[in-house]
Amino acid sequence: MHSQSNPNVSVDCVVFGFDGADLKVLLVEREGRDNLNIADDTLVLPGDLINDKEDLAAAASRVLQNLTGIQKIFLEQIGAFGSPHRLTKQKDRVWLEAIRLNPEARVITVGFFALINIKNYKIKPAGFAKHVIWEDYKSVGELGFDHNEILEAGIHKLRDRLYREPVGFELLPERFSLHQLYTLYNEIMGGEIDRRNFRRRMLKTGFLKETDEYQAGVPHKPARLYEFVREEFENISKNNFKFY
Amino acid sequence: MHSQSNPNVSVDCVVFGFDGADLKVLLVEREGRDNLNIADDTLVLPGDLINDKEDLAAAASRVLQNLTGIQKIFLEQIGAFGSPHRLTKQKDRVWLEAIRLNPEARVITVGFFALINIKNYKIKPAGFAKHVIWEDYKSVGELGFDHNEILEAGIHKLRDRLYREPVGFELLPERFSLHQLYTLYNEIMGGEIDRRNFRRRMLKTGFLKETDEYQAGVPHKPARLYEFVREEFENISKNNFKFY
DNA sequence: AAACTTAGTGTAAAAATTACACTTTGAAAA
DNA sequence: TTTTCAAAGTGTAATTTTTACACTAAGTTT
Repeated sequence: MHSQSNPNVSVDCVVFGFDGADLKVLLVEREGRDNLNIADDTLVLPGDLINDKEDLAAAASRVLQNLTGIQKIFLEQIGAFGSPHRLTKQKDRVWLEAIRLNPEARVITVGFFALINIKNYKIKPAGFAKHVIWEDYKSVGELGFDHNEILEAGIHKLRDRLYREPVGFELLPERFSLHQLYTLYNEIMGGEIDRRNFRRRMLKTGFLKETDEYQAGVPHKPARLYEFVREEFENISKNNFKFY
Repeated sequence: MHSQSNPNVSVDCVVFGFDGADLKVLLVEREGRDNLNIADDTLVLPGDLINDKEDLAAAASRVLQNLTGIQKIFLEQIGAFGSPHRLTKQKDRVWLEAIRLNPEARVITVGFFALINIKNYKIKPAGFAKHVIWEDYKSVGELGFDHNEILEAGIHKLRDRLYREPVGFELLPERFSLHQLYTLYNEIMGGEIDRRNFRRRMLKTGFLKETDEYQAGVPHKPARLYEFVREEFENISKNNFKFY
């Protein structure tokens, strides 16, 4: 299993999901995942050593496919994390010694972030996935290794991207209401976006196509659903375009 | 020399400099640097394998100190570059086999970018430095390895930062004219910034302190010199401040 | 029929951005 | 010493963008 893996380089994935209300992060229960015979209730980001002939993004992709069964998802690099002390917490040492061929090896990790529409892609209970949970971003506690640092860098990158690219659409169903889009943006930005201004700005971009479909089964006035017009975006975004 | 280096992880540095007119990049002549007994006229970014207990940024810092003698410089990570094919060009293979203990090793590299005021810090001719050149950014040709890709990522990161942080000041002398600042920004952005509007906006930020000093020895009206007020910036930039 | 919940809508004031051209000043050349 | 050259320095009006803000509409549940 580890036969062709490179002992010095790993990838870790910050997978954001959205359930319509809260921003979530995919975490793994280290003990269950690795069948440890030691007590370890630590949560970590999904990750693995890279294989020797494997591209970094491909490794991240593999990890996520093992977790979720999804092949093509939005993936972007956060950066490399290489403090010589990133694996020296006591609990992490115990885990390394239980699981790694070469527990002393210096490991630098490359972080990626991904966006998943929680409702579209049910996590398939295979491999890792038995021990996977969606944690509310705001409630994430202390993770193993340096994974809190990677997560922080991930949310920053996500906010950054949100200003320039319509990444938010990855987190929504194909057809969505402006309220859903608003909630998502507001949640990610952790802020107080004005609802009316948000609506106007989004509609003005021209990337939202209104459909004739409306919400159904909601106990209030049903909202019109919209679609994202990808081609339209790609035309305009060639030059210094600011999305939001 | 290579005794404690990690065979799988390197750093490479995109060092930008400014001479008052053009944006420059620091490149190394691979042949001269490494005393090869093979013909190799390839230019590369300065870089090296990391040492086993060395932080990534520290490794980049070490490389730059060897090159320039400068200790504390602005350094920021660009990201990790890890294509399995990044070292497979023929010329690069020859070099690897001449120089590396383990030329077959998979190497992922972490890019950093740095900013240097060319006139303040004369490159000291030590170590690498004998074979270092400042190349005009616009004239950079094909570099070794995947270094063109790293350079491109570096300029993007620099432009990105320029919008949010006063990184530009790192490239100028302590006291500078608004024309110098304008030229620098215009050069980095590769664009057509309006001179009068630029001046107004910069002055309005409050980070420029006018001094009583003027340019000397120029064959035209001498410009007033300004200083950057770092504390002022750090106070204001706490929240979502957009610098330019 | 009343109450509840979210959908959906407009405006006015303030701020920011853009486009644009002439005068000033000192050094160098004539 | 006068002229010329090169960059310094300066202001305004029009347009666009941003912000703050509150009520009516529509469908569901009670």
